[in-house]
Amino acid sequence: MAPTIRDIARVAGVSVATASKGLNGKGRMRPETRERIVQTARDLGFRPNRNARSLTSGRTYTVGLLTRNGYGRFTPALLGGVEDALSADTCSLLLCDARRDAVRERHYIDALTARRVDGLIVTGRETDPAPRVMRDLPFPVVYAYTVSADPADTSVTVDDEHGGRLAVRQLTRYGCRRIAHLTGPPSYAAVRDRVTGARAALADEGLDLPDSRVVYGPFSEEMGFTQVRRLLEREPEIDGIFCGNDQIARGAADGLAAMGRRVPEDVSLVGFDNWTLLAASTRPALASVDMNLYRLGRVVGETLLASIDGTVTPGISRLPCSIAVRASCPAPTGDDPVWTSDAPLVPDA
Amino acid sequence: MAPTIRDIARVAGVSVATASKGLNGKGRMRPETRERIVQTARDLGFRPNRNARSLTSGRTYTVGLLTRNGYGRFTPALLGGVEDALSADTCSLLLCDARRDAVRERHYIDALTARRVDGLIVTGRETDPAPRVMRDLPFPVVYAYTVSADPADTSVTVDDEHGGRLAVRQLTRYGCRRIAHLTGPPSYAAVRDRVTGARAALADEGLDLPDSRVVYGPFSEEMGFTQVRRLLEREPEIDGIFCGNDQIARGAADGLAAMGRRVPEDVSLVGFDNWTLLAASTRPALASVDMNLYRLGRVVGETLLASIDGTVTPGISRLPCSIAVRASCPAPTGDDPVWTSDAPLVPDA
DNA sequence: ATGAAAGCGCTAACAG
DNA sequence: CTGTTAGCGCTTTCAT
Repeated sequence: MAPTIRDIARVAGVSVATASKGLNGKGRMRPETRERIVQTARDLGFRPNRNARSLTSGRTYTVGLLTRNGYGRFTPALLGGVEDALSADTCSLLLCDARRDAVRERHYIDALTARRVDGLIVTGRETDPAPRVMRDLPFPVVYAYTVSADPADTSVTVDDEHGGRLAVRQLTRYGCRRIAHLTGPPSYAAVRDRVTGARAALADEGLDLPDSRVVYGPFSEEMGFTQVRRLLEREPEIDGIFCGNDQIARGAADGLAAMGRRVPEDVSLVGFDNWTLLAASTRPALASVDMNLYRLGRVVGETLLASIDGTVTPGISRLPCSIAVRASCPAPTGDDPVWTSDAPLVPDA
Repeated sequence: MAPTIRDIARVAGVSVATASKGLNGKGRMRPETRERIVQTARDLGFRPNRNARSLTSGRTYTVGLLTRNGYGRFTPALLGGVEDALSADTCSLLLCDARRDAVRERHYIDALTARRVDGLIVTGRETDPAPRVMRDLPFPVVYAYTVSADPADTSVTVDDEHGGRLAVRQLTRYGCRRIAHLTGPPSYAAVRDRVTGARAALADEGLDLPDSRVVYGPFSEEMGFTQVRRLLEREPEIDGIFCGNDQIARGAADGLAAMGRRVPEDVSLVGFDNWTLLAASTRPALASVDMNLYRLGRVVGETLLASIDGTVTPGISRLPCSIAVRASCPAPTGDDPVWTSDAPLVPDA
């Protein structure tokens, strides 16, 4: 049986109240008394029961992380950031995966409520506005990556438009003038936002992205491989392709190689996600936009802590991307730093 | 303020004791009384405080999941299985990432102890015996994927030897007789075990795997790409390659294509990990050994629950692998089921 | 069938 | 400086 504060008090020869104060550095007492208490606790291997403590304090120093549709490739980085932010306040993370099931989600919300979590982070694979998790929850909620359809909620996500801009800027900086875009299904907000960003960056240069040069399809290598060929047969003058994710980019790179086109000399390539495992192994290695998910996680954690302290910031905030420059679209001078942006980096999964 | 059981009692016009019994379906009382209590609780949106409850019950229905070196590609599937197993007992998961830091690990262990978790799962990226997390913890511990160096502990991991056997059996079944092995650093127990399994399966067929046909290197595409060429230049008669993971296999597939060798007609290929995103996108798609991590997670969860109930099973248990058959080494008849083994499947990250 | 009382481990207000 | 007392939300004897 684990020792309780009563055991400490008894062994140290003080009252429970004094033991409590002694252990928490509160109140005033003779240094030797405090020392004796602390020493006794150490001797007995005393670990104060946080659940008992939270009964009086009202705070559990626990936050829930509810993922709506499984742990994806994005989860680890995000999780790392969240954990680091929360550890500043020694909060622990309670994990739940709703698996696209409203009943299960409801069940988890109840469980987290019963555990009296101090706050909740809701995450999902898409940036599209999603139904709010529940109204009138007894703790603050922050949406991460996914955003709540209710503008009164707090959401932190990626600025996909900025990401699209960065990708195109890298291509034009290298000298591309006739740029195309191979990307995922337009049903995704992220896909549409990246297109918007790409067009904006091209407009800055007096260029454009006609519909004929935007190809939507599944987010897969297969798509990149087959569509790059069709695209170049149709418009052979294309000299740069912005791909909606690294899988498409990889497929495109392989497709171009199969067609005998050189990357980046004939056609330059920029991907999205900076999924190192894939991007760095592509021949040539893929330049790719990075969503800085670790930093997103940190910001989400900090935002939640602020909300718990009463400082709520409703609305959607969108964090900028950065770009990892690699051989598929190198920096023009050849000696630019690989990373633009000072966002903290963490290795891939 | 969230309603307490006292509020329920007052509104329902009963004592707290009766309210408690009524809500928990315990004791005997008039059905109408119970109904009134339950209804009141519903009306007030009452959520019993589990922390308070665990004060008396001694159980928190919470288990810790400590990962020693970050969330990797293997984490999501494992996590899913653990969560499913634990949900049978409505346990929640408290997440901690020690990041290869002993101090941080110690810190998390303390935090979990203070939270009075019912049990702990320790996981890591390697199957090599690792130092036990701490002695005399006040709750049971199960090691998942990683195994404890102390045989008195409970560890559940993958049977890499079996995986190696499966891979080779698939190659020989397709007709390969001169088999090579491109794999990761021999410092990994998993790498050595797979070699052992491969040799055993070959011996069954009266074949062997001379040292000259085993190439160790980093677990990367680059390694597969370059080493497959060197290997075939040295031993052109090789007709099947077992690769230590899917990245190596993918590199090898690309390398073979670059050399003008057909897969699987000239050289067949089997990978390891069955990382669908990579394996299914390779041209041709990669046959690959699957470690059934979701199932590993389930077994780990069930084992922990059993330990919490007092049924401990010390030692290392190794779960068999299965194999996903794809075009790089198809089934001989062409119409075999893609999956051997009835292990539950979950989609990739 | 119901309720009063004690107690889980800890903190805090107030006395002494 | 230290101890007594009350109470956090809930469960559990044990009376009534």
